[in-house]
Amino acid sequence: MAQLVLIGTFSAMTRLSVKALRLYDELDLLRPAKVDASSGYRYYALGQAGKAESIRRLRALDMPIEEIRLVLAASPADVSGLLAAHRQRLRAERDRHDHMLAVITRLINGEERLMNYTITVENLPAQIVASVRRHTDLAGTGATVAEGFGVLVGALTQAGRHPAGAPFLVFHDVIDADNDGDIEICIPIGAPVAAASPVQVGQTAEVTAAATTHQGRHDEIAPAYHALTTWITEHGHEIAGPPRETYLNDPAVTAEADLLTQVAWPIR
Amino acid sequence: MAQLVLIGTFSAMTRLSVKALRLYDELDLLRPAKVDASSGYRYYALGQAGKAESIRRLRALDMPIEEIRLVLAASPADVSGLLAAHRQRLRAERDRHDHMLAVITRLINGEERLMNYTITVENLPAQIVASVRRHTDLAGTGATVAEGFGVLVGALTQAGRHPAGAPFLVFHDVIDADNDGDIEICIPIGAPVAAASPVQVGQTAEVTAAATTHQGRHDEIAPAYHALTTWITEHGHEIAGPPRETYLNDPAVTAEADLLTQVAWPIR
DNA sequence: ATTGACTCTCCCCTGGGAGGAGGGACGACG
DNA sequence: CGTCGTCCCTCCTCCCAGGGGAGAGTCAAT
Repeated sequence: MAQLVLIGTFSAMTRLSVKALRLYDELDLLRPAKVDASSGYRYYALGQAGKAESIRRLRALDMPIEEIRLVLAASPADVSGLLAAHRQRLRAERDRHDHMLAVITRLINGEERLMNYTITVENLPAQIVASVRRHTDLAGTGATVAEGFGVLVGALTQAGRHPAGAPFLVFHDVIDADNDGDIEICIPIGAPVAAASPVQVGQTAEVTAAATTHQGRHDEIAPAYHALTTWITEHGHEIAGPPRETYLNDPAVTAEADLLTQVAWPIR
Repeated sequence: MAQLVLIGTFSAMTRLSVKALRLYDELDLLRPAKVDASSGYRYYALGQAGKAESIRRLRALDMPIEEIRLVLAASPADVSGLLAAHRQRLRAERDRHDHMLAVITRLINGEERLMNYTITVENLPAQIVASVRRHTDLAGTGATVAEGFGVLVGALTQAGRHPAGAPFLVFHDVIDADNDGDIEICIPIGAPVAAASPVQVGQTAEVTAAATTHQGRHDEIAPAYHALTTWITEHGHEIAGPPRETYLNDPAVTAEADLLTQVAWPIR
């Protein structure tokens, strides 16, 4: 008959903790060869060490216990399929860590900032702009803006003119999940040209504004607005007009994480 | 006064779940600007969105809440140190996943096996061997074997002879954590040479043995022995002598995971 | 008989929430 | 003023693979 050993000895042999062995017993993953009915002592057969070793190695690969159960019960041909499925998860986890490492390294190097909406008071000069005005809801903003810029760029091209500064949006209404409203899509031009509907040409007034720059995806810009409104009320200013967003780099050629958007809110 | 919003609105703004926001309140990581005393409703100020955003981004980097608390309280100069410490952990996790991926890939490719101690009956031929005998305990086995091989190789070199087969150990006693005992370190040689104490020269008898091959680090070899003894008793054989381990490749030039050790136990 | 080393079961704890039960609060509508 | 739907509250359990420890029983040696 195969030799029987107590749980402590079996634990030393297999390098599975006593706690783990008791858990595997309870979960029916590795039952002792014999359990004394009166004392409850678990007795393991030496021949079970091989299975225990397999369990230990699969756990070292972070394989869940339920899957280890399948692997141990599967035919050798099916095992590699199960292992391949687990490998997919391990790959996903490693890739996730690679991505997190890239992000945290950018944070450490100061290429990306964590929270600092540094708020400055800017003097926005008068500008001559070509613009179109659109009505949109929050979800449609991206498409609307893209369409509007297309119209503007087409008109400027036809007029043989080039932008004289970074394009910007003016938010005439508050647009959020519940409210739609008007936005004005603007491109500065150096000198006036004739308006050609729907493109309008006008001159913005010189204004003083509280401004901050948001780095990253545009749909994460909300905190920048909240920082601005908080700053404005805390510093005793008053809002003097609709806010504008200026696109400091080109979304078409810039990685999402590197996008820079200045948010400026006219104050008094 | 800053505008106040309910938890659901703040959740939508910050993309932190309501559950998470309530947890952060309880943990004193992000308290609402105001809590209604009678209803218990949480009211958040819009200006808190920036801090919430920071928390969300740090959690996306798997940073523990307690460390996020430190980061938010730290001066900008100290933040990068905290981030660097976390980066170290992320690196360690990624490296661990890389290692697990390497192991599971070897398993899938069949370069390493999970459990299969295939047990065969081998006929071990008579061999002329040079050997030294040593007494050791379990912990000292590695050093003792290395020393013994050194002595043997030195003697063979001096005699102008080369090994005629893979070196092996004979375990004359059971050596485990509680018992020390005798081992014999052997190198086959093609033809007899004069013994020169402590090196002995002799001829092993031809024997039939149950054998299996263990792949991997030597300190994980225990299951191979257990598999052998189980097989021997289950197949009605009897042990007919001390077991031997034959080193099928050279530990000096082989990666630990690729080491091959044949364990053979004479049977009747 | 006593000691000391094991072993048993049972319970609580981990981290960061998710899911849900049961009940109060709020605003819009009729 | 009642009602409905939606939101919010607290409190409970669950996840995963065990770790830590309390209190009591068991085994072998002295």
